[in-house]
Amino acid sequence: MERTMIAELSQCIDQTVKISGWLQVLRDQKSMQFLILRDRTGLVQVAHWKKGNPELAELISTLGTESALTVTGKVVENPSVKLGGLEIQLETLAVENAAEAPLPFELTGDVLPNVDFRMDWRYLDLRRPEPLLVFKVQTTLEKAAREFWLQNGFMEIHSPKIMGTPSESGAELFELKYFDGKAYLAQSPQFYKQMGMAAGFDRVFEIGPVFRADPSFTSRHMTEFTGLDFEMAWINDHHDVMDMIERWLQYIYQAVKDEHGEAIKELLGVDLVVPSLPFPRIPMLEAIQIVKEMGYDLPEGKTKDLDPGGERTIAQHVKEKFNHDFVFVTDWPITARPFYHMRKPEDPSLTRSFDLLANGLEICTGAQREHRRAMLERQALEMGLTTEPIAYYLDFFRYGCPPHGGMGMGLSRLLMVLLGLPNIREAVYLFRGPNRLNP
RNA sequence: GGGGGCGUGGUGUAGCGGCUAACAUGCGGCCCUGUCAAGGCCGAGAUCGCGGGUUCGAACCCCGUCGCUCCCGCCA
Repeated sequence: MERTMIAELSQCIDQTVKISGWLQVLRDQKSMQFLILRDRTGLVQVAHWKKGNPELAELISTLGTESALTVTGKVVENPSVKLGGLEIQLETLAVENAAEAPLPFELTGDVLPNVDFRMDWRYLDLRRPEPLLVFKVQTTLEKAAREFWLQNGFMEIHSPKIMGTPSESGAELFELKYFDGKAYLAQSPQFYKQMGMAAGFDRVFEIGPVFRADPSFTSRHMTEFTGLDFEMAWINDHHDVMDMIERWLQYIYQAVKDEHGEAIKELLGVDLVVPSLPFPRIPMLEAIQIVKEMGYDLPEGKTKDLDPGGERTIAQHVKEKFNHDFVFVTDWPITARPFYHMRKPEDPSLTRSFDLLANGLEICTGAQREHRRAMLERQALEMGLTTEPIAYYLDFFRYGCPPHGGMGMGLSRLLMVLLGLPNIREAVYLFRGPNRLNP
């Protein structure tokens, strides 16, 4: 017999079906047993008259919750059953894998253990409907992201994660042994995306792992995460990149809302709002003024960009003034940006760059890149870099590289914002941080 | 790297100088004509993170240490 998913049972009234899932609750009474079974699609009640099969009844009595079971039985309508008005009258039951009792924690309890404990037992934690929904949403999100990119002329690339030379600053790089020498884990596909521009691919994207050796202990940092990156050629300036991002995000939000809007509201209490276009864009200097006028004191030394408190303040301003959850903070000073961001021709102390804040959280950084080799080299030297380690990168710009720009976004940060999750650990399958390497 | 908060049965909490350390939930047993957040009764389960100190007396105060967590720095 084929397995039936629980969500489809209402179409199987009076049929005998096979259901596989986990025993969420067992109500073991004098004459009857009720088993609440859960699969990826929902819950169903299975009823068993003990008299009909005393041997089976005895077996059921020994079952621990969360045991993996396969049952067969007839689906019957029963209005008095609060769970969907139907139940399965048990015929056979196979214990595929009994669960030890007690469980490390109660999956359906009113209160949850702290995040760290749940990370130790992540596979049990993931059985709960909320985490399950997070990853259903992630799947839809990635599908929509790809769809949009493919519809808009982007090609998917997969760049190497093992690198021979530290790119960019090198400060947050994981070093590893590589045969007799050493190598580094990529902390961004940045240079390789840009190589795609030099290669004439026009538009590329990558969804892949990114490694940061940052000893950061916050609710929004990880040492390994999935980056959503794209790069596009023949642009006029960074506004072309922002135009693309906001259309792309709108498309993603719409897809997630269509597919999961109701479940998100029900389980997470979030009413997903598809963002309107265009997103507000505020130059950094203006943002600093606004934040000051709102009475927020930037910390000493923060005269050229915003700290997280400032970011939350500007987000609040945007929410009040434009009723928008997103804001691009643009035209960052060169001191706060890497050497490859293009400078503004009319003010070389500023860059053609932006960060995207979503509900005050930084989820994305982008810019037009400097594609003129001489200029790029000069900027690298100015920022105190030596050109030798980036020689390969600089070479990309020797034989006809078009003007281009792009962005990088953290997948889990986007999920956090989308679903209103308080901690990035809830938005990632398995968390990696300075003190977390297992499971 | 800097700072704050928290470590008490499996889990979540209460207790904050003088108790046999309390409650909820889970777990085990018994009872219950169909339960459905099931219910009722009984029971097991904690040397209060670890080490030192103060005190007649420490889960409680002090110091150290470890773990977790959040904020800042940095970033996605």
